[in-house]
Amino acid sequence: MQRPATIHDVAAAAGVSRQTVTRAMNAMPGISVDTRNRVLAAARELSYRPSRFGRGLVKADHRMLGLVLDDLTNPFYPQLASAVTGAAARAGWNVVLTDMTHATDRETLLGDLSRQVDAVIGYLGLDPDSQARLFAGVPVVEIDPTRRQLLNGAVTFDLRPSMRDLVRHLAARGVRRPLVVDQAPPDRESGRARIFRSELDRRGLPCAHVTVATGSTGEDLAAIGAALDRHPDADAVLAYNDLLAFGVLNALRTRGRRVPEQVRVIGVDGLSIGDLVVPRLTTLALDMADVGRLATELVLGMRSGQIPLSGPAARRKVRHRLLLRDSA
Amino acid sequence: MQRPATIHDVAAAAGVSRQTVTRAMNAMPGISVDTRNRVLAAARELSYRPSRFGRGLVKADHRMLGLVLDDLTNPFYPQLASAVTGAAARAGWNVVLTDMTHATDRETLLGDLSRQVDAVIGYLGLDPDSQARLFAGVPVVEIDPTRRQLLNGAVTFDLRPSMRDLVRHLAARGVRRPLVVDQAPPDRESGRARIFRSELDRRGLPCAHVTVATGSTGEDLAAIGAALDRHPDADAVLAYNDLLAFGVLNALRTRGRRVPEQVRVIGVDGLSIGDLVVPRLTTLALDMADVGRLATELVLGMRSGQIPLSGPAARRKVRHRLLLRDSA
DNA sequence: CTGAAAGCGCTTACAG
DNA sequence: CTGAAAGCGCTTACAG
Repeated sequence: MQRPATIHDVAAAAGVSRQTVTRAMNAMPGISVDTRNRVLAAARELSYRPSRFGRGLVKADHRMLGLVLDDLTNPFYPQLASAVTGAAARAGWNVVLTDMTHATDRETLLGDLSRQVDAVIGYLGLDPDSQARLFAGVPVVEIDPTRRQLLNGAVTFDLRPSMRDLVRHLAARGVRRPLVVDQAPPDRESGRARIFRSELDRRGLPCAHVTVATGSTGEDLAAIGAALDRHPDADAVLAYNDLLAFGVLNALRTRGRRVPEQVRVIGVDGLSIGDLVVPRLTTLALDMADVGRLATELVLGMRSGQIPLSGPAARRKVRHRLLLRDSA
Repeated sequence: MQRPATIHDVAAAAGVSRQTVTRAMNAMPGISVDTRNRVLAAARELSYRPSRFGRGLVKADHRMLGLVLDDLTNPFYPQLASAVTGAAARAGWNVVLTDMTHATDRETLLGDLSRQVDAVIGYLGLDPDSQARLFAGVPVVEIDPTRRQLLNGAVTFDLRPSMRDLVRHLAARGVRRPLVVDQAPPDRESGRARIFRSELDRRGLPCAHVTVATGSTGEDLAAIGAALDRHPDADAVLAYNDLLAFGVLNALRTRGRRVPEQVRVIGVDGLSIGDLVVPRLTTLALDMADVGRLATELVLGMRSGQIPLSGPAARRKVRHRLLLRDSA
């Protein structure tokens, strides 16, 4: 591949100076129609595209947003990506997508990203020291960070109000023996599951708890099936997220148990595909368009100096809400 | 937001020259440990990050890949995005994601993208003139382009062999009245549906054909339901893609028709979520990891000059294959 | 081990 | 309407 044409080549070919080329390429005033056409013709002839580096060095408004996600095969993340790219595009920003799923070296990958972008949104999953070092001076908005102490901006999720609504709903339907199907390291409990349990307890509904490792679909299904067999009298299953809830629906179907008549099933996320399965999945839904929009506004505000890079002013909260469909 | 620190500021703060800062920042040899530490300390103090523009102007290896997708809420596209970002990351490339779903002005958006990246993969959907103009000199690999004449590189899909396998399978199961649920403009037929029909015809299995507009999930479901009601004797439904097939499963369930005993249902794509629904979806599956890897290798090879920017050497073909699960 | 000089490809004043 | 000069922030030879 030969050396790309530069502004110098175009100027020479058109017989003009370099800044006349600039004027023609950027549709600036103060250039005759003839000259402009001649320059544009030369540019086309040479397949000239202005270098983003030359331009970036001299123009101030850089608009490259890094988006760090965990696993694009869980539809939750694409829905977030869709919302963020949409909001970013409306502001004239481009989005660099980084999927950390198969990253062997999180630090190196994110360090590399931090050099390519002007602001960052997403799930970083770094220890505080690394994060401070890699992203010093870069506006960062974390999505639903697990860490208590926030270094940066954040959009946090509030599951509890919707969970309260759900417990009320389940109690009214006569649920007595809820089972939580959690996603967490072995013998641990996720923050989500803790909220499930505390709200169920408040209503006098103690729950059983099982943990499913995130492995392949097949392994997850087997683990869910085994859990259901150990708790045959469960009359409601609260899943860590919609994807696991689909697995629960699947396992219940295989066992001939009717949903919602015999067992009620509830997920978390509000994936749009939950509307396509039968029975349609009842879920604690997040408005992902909202999350993406808030995160983008926040990080762009931080970038432009209207919002501080950390502290309460750099935080937004989004509530889940109970989306009653058919499964509960 | 104050002016970011430059290499000059760090040099002044550390009391060294600019290229000593370069040596320290880039872990180059020929610098004493003391000096390096002093420089790094000054850099940290000033939150210094080297400008990607300054560096890009002087270094040759730019690694920014544009990925143009249609609709991230169809899981097909995230699976492709996951494969491409994975392959790109292994080669040290970053990926700029552009979702064209809500783009009002395709040309402007893609023109902007073309200035930000060094190579492009995806669904461009431009007329040949615009494409040639906007992407002159940029390596481009289109995914499954509808156009006959290819301007650039391409990864094309070959549905026919798998369709042949499917027809054989359906015929052996006694299917007599297949129905194609297509996705296309009103009164049109998609390329996919044409292949369905021609392969069914070859086996003496004429099919009915209905078109479903891509609207909301609700509208799609209603249209599918209406189509099924107009063709109550259909004993197999071939859907344009997996997402529509999920809708078909849903509509059949609502109507109390058993799958696969009374009606067989087949999708196209091979989405992993097809393994989670009941019955698990039989589908003409694409190995998306393969597609993403081939497209990335192709476009990076074009970029490095080892593969021409167009012509037969810039094309790869990926076959669907029949993935028999439970629905057919 | 360290630094002075040159140059990457652009755009921004400024001068004519 | 057009061009000569300066400079953006970095790295690459090259010289000491």
